[in-house]
Amino acid sequence: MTRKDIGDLSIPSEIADSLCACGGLEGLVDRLPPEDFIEHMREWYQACADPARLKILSLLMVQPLCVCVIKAVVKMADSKLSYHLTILKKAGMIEGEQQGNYIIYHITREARIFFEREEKRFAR
Amino acid sequence: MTRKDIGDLSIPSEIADSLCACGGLEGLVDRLPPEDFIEHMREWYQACADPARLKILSLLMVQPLCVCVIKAVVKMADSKLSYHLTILKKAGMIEGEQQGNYIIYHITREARIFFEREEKRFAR
DNA sequence: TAACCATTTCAAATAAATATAAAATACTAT
DNA sequence: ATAGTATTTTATATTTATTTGAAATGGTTA
Repeated sequence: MTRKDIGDLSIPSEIADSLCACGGLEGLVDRLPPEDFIEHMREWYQACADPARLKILSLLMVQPLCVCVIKAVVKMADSKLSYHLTILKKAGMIEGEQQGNYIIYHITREARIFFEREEKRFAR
Repeated sequence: MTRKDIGDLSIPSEIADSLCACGGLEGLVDRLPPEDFIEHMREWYQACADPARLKILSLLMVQPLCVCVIKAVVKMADSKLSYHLTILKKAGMIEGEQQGNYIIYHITREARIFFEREEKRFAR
């Protein structure tokens, strides 16, 4: 029989051995990122997890744009676009500045760095 | 009045000028990533956009683990865990191999590279 | 001030993701 | 075969995210 017990848990010895080497179950638990860390990541990826928002971001990678131009390109209702812009803003991926009647959005430094890498990664 | 018209669209001249420099509205449209590309990204980020899945991934960054060990650490019902594992598998972030009674999951190379970068990025 | 344009907000409807519990599958050992 | 353990699948309920259209806001121009 090829298993070991850790607490009341039976697991394959292959796993058990290396588990012990890194502190057992408790070692693993300790490695879990803290909740606020996890929540921060979750919000970021969630913001990326929508086709409309990915399109908006890819446009803002080119240059800052006002809402009406984004709208002309992605072709969606004002309120829908605004909803997605809000999500990207809350996630810290874009920022908007009012200029007269218009609001001009630009991608944040953090998001630009992220997507420069990601565009390469997915370009295969 | 500080705006230019592109088609039937009125936009701030600051935007309009640089827009023309990159091919106008059509230039922007052309830069939009193709749909399958977008869908691929969406699925990846969606897989990351859940606290349970982020925890599972962070455990698998340490070492390959069987389902029962993951379950012992993240403390969730079998079927729920299995649901999340399936999503990660479909997104190409983990793979599982049956070993006797157990299935041992490991993170894929692609996901490992991604999260090594991401852990650093969020660690601030 | 009034009229106007760009954008956002709100509430309600719809759609998608996740949770839950029961039943099914896959493998092992007896 | 039978029984046992680990894991997945399925159907349904619940929660969360997105869409929609109408109304509100902020700024501009007449």
